[in-house]
Amino acid sequence: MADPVLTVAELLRPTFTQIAGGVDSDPVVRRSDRADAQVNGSLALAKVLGKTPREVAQMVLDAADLSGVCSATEIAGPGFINVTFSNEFLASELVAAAADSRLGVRNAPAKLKVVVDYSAPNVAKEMHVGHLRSTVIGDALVRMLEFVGHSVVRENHIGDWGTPFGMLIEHLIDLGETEAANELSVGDLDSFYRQARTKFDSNDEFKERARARVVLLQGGDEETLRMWNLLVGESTRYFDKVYRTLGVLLTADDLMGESAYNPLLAQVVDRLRASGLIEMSDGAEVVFPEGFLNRENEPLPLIIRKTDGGYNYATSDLACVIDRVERIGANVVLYVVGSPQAQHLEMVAVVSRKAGWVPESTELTHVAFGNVLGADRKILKSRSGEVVKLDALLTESVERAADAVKEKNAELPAAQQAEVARQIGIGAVKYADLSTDRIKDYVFDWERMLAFEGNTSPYLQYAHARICSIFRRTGVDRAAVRGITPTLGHSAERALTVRLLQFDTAVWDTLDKYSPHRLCTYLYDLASEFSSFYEHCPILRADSEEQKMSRLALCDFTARVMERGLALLGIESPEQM
RNA sequence: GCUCCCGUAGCUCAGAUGGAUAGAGCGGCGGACUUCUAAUCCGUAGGUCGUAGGUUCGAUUCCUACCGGGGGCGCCA
Repeated sequence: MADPVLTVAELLRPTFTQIAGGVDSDPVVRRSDRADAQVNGSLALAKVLGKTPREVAQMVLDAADLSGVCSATEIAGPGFINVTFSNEFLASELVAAAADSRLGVRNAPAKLKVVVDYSAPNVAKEMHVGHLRSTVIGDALVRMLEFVGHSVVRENHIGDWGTPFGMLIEHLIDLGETEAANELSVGDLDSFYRQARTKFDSNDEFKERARARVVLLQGGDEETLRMWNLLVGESTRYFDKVYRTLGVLLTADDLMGESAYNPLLAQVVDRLRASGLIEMSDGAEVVFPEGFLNRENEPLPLIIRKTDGGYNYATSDLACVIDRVERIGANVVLYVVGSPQAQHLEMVAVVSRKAGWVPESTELTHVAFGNVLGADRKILKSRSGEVVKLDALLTESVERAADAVKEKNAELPAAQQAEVARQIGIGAVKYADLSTDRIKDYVFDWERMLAFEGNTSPYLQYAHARICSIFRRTGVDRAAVRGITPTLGHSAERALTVRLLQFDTAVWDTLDKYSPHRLCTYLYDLASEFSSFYEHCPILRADSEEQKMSRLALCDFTARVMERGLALLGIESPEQM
């Protein structure tokens, strides 16, 4: 429990409960800009007790023992209690956190099996900024969930099945396998797909072949499956290249495409039928979950089996639920999928629960996100009006970062410049995506995301790099300052310490809502606090050796929190920039 | 038509389970570089929190209605 706000809340809860006559009563301790924290609970209690809030606040202060934690308390305004943490307490908490490999972040109360479904590009289609969001947000959540001790299963639900594969395979045949493989391996996925699509739309003979090919594919024809595998293989090799560039945890082992659920599809229908949930509607087998209506205000079905006997994405998503709950044993399933899928995923959740496949205690959550917009506030497009390819975007970001590095720090060796540019360029793209509330659309802007000021990853990375620079100059070993109890003489030292102790709260707040932007906001506040400290508190030329070591201890812990925090977001921390 | 999400400073965004004068960054204005990296810091101006009601001791936050923007609404995923 590194966060002093939580410590105060823990200390005061029994007091409030006692004053409330044994009814559990929240002291409502919050951060405050008038003190270190404010206790608001007296206001709510006052009415119940028939006393004024200030009287209740006084009762609390009389009954509670905050010595050792707070150096001052004061009743203010209508009945708030403002508390000031004691410097000794803050310093000792910091030492404790510095001795902790988890930097004060609490472990999860119970180790859960968490499935995170993210990225999900389509075979033979280009990865674009839409996949960027899913990939980056999902990856950050995976890292945080693992950090607090959960067992995480990554699943990349790639689109590797369905009717388009008829035309894609026929196009592969027309083109010749070698030529097709060449085209796909260089990442020219979209043009391959477009060519197939064009033929499909304009050529009846091709369309017929494509349809026949789908039947062969679904029937398990060996030669067809071989060609399908070729397509999937080339695409996933390309995806992997992008993942390596992006620096995410996803690997080939995490691939769980739609095709993987084929064997379960018939079972989905059977089990739903056995539960009596299946109804026939316009020739299709459907389930009507309660509360969903169509345009005509009639019940809206989830179609499990189409009129032609084929399955669709609802079927495979239901199969996913079965697989994740029954085979994997998931306690939590996170769908990091764009918000347009909200209703569909809700229907899948309702149906699978109604079918009794999902225990009450198992959480199914749609981690939804908005679009990436261009300057015109419309979905981001390239100059030529096409969707922006992800790998082109990453390349451009690294190039832009390289220009900046060259300008700012030309004396760095070229190889190191390139490495730092990569770390900054990739970090900037990720941070721009993670730092705003995921549910909203965000405006993509090169200038802003690569700026070295404001709420950007370069600014955070810079704070970290500065600390590394200080240690390089002093020659003091980082590990050597970890046991030092800092003296918090300057207000900037104190403010930095308070912020450092909130890392735990920041991580848990982030996980509570699956909102990485909360961790971003925290790290930005930390970087600002550090920059201010750096400006006002000389380290190498401190007044005394003791003060220097004290400040180095603050620097070390700041760098560790910054590096760890950025790592939880999937962002690297260069030591020089 | 039904339904979900969004609407905070000129711009881009934060505002935890409702709490005291609504916060940053950019841009504007004014300061600080023989310096531990100024890739920074300090100060200042700028908002009837979409509108109108309601609940509450207290509402940017909760409820209702409306306005504006976007998404979804049966065999594509």
